[in-house]
Amino acid sequence: MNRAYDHRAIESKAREKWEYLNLSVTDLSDKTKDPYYLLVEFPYPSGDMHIGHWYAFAVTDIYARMLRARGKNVLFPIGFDAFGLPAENAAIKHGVDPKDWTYKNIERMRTQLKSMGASFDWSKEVIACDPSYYKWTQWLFTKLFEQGLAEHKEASVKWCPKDQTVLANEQVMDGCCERCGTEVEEKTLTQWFLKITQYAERLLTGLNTLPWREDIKEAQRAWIGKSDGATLTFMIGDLSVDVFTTRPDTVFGVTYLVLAPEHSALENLPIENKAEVDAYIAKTKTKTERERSENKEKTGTQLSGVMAINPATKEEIPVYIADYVIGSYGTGAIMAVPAHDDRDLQFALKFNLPICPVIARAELGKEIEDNPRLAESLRESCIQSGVAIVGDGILFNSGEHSGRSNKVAMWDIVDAVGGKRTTSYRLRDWLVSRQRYWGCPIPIVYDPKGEPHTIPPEHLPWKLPTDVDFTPTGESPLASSVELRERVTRIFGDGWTPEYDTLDTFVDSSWYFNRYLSTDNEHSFSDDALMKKWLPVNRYSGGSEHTNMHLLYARFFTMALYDIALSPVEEPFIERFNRGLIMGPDGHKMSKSKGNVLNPDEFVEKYGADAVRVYLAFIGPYNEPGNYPWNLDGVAGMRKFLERIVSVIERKEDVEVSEDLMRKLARASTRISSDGDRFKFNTAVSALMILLNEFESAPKIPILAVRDFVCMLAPFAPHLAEALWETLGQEGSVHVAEWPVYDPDLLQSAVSVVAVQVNGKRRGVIELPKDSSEDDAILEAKKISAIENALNEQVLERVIYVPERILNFVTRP
RNA sequence: GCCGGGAUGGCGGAAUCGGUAGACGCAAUGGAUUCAAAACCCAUCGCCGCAAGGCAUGAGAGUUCGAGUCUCUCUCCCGGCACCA
Repeated sequence: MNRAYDHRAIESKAREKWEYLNLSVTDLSDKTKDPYYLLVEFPYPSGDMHIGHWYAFAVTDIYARMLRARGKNVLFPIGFDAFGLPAENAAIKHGVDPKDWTYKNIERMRTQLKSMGASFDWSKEVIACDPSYYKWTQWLFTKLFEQGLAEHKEASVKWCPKDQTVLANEQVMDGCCERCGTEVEEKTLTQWFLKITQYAERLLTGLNTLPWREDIKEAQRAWIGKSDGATLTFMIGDLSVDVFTTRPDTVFGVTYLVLAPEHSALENLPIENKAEVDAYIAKTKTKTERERSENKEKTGTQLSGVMAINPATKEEIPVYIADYVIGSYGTGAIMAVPAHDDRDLQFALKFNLPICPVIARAELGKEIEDNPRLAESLRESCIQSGVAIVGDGILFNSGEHSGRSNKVAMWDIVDAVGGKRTTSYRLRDWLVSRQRYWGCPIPIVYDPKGEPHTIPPEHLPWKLPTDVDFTPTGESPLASSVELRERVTRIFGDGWTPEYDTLDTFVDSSWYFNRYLSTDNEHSFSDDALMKKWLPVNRYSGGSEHTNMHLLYARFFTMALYDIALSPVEEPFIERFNRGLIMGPDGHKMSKSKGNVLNPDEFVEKYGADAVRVYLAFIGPYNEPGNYPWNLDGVAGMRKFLERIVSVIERKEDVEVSEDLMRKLARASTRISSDGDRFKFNTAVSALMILLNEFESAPKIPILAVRDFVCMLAPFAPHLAEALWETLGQEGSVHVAEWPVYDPDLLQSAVSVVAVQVNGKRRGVIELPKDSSEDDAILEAKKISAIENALNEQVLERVIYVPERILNFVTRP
């Protein structure tokens, strides 16, 4: 390695200089420049930075630096999402205080983040577990409570037996805990929920206004899961049971009713039916096991003697309970149409229930009128194939609606049976209470009657007690705190009790980007005027794993705050970029068990932070969430690139910049800017490399040209660029120098290179003065023998000439 | 199963509007240098072919003077949802 490039000395010196010049502190009130809020997801302080952290922060930093050079007032803040399970687990395992563990890690991560040369504004640092921050998490929770958006209710919830806490729906992946991978259990518990479902429609329509990648928007749409349909009422004696259906047009084909085993109507049934329900529940395995089982064989039990009336046909139909009906979706009950729904058909075949088709394909024409035979043949085909008849057609066996298109008749049928239009969402309310210690205490106390009350603002922050036994028991650790109980009695009186659960850490991170604007504010969670100026966030860079968690929660929070005039915007983030994943050298995801985990520190030590930054920028497009294998030789290659730059700069001479070189600089400058705007740092680096190749082959290297080159290099390799800036005898820091811009005319080249084709196949290339006519081009092209020969043999039919691009001779033999 | 995104050399990738496919880098090969090696430097580097030339962007068709790019059919890979009525 080139000893002239001592990256250790260069990097520490540059960092000292930036610190001294106070370069990355943003004046939020500055009126002279355009504000640009560049946000990157704040990290959990796990203690060791891996390559993923580098990829997240170092590459986003390139853009922050580039925008500053281009004259923007860039807010590029950092903080720590510092509540969470690892701290508590460390406490249980090693007996350390979770707070000490967390703050020690934060200290370490600060050093590491600085070692990347990341230009974060540390003066605006936010730490989620600090009382000065969680005071406002609590205050916002009380605001949501006042709006009726926070609710203490009993519900069937997911429980992680390993972490000994409940989880939000979003935190269950394939039936397992998102954190630890343990299979989750289902429990009925009274928990705190934030009513995100009230915002389902707005979360959905809001997506249409956002310029996000389609895959991110689609994932959120699927998670919200909107279905338009109708609620129809079925009578069971005097008892009415509502069902939700997207196919009310098939109601004449309903042959039985199914309720979820936990359906509330079951409580009003005779004792012998309740026994049937209990027996069924006991027989079936726990719900999660059922959900995960490969074998999706349907189970169910008929409620003996219980009959419902089909509101369309007025016929009696049997009533079943079955767990293929989900209690928490729709109304928890369905009307079963085995002829037109695969799941109902499976169930009907198993329990030998009638199958009654009511829609036939329109092509069948007159045959549809002959319905006894048609019904029989369609029923037969369902039984044979096990596949229901889906899709649209003509109704039959549907009373006065027979003969009509099912789509057209659908809402008339709803009216006829006294139903109403309904929309259902797959999204469930966000379960935010956790039976864990290291989280934000829920700012709630219960009066002697057990009614919840918010803790008044003068008692916020509602401090996390320290006299707590962390050992997980399934009970909230805060329940062991004497201090907390005494505090509640002291402030609220005898018989009042604390809430012992803490908040999901996703609540902490749902609003942190507001806090960066006013970190020291003791009177407000943010600052009105600055929020108006800086929000929404211009660009948010993060990981795709947060698409249906953090990104959804933060949108919900912002909308809820907007509705009570606490946020000036409804959508928090304009642009969103999900970065890709850095894989191990073997192309697999890095994991300790595979032994393919790379420690970035080794590479930084050996090749320097700049080489690692440039490598990560160059590895692939940052705007596409692909998987990029870490190439061990790749970093060395980038080191070589930087060394070549050092050598070239040594050759600088005080000569004039030729027009040709000026054009090349101009082209590189526009290219790098526009690639940066699209987060395509790979091609931006390539533009720098092309420029370097140009310098290397030039007989003389003008000092002004390399000066501009160093400016363009600065966002990518900030430390080296700073050192070279000094070598060039420039004043101040390269990072306050303006981005080089050139006369736009330079982007037009004087000569154009035109490809010559015969029938679309390339036969040669000609160089023409710019603005040459078609005749000039043809004349020039005919000098190429291959063209001449081809044209002599064939009849010229037409000529296509696209100036500066292509000249195509179209011939006929 | 449904929805979304993809597929380009040995590898990562480039081609911004339908106009010279393979930029830039890695790896590889040959040379130069060296006592020797590493590093550095020069050259080659999609496939077939001595060459002329032909064939090439997952497969097949289509539109077009011209298709990696547009349309249709299919295959495979990645991601999301999944007993959501």
